[in-house]
Amino acid sequence: MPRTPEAESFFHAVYAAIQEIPPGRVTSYAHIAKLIGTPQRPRQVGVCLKHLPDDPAQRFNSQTVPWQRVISAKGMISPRGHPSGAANQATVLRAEGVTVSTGALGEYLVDFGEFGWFPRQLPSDVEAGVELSSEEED
DNA sequence: ACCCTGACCTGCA
DNA sequence: GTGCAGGCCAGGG
Repeated sequence: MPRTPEAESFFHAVYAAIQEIPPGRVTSYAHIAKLIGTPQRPRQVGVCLKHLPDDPAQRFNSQTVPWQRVISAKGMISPRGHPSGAANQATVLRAEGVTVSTGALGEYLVDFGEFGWFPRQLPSDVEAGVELSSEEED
């Protein structure tokens, strides 16, 4: 539970953005951060997910926010110090059609090329000179 | 291609 | 009031 109004609105924005990720797709912490206009704090996105309540009475909870669709920019499911958590996340993702492969060390990996959700070209990407791939253009 | 590092900002002890 | 640690990322060896 956020204690300051700023933190509260930040949490709200993060959860709302995550709710826009379509089923069967995944994106990164950094992308969520960019979407809500704070590209310099992907770590805080992780903090929000860590504090996502299970209580159904809360507006945002683990039932209404698809927390499983947020992974690291490397395409890896964050162990977050608790390996079984990643395993659980992999199971939930597979249940909605995402192919999750396992690395040699038991890491869980998702191919962004196939399941990544990057809906629009962000201002920061334009500034950095990033171009849309030809197959993404309408 | 890999590992290591600095930076980022908050939450918690 | 301070310090440390964290569900990360991008860049440099």
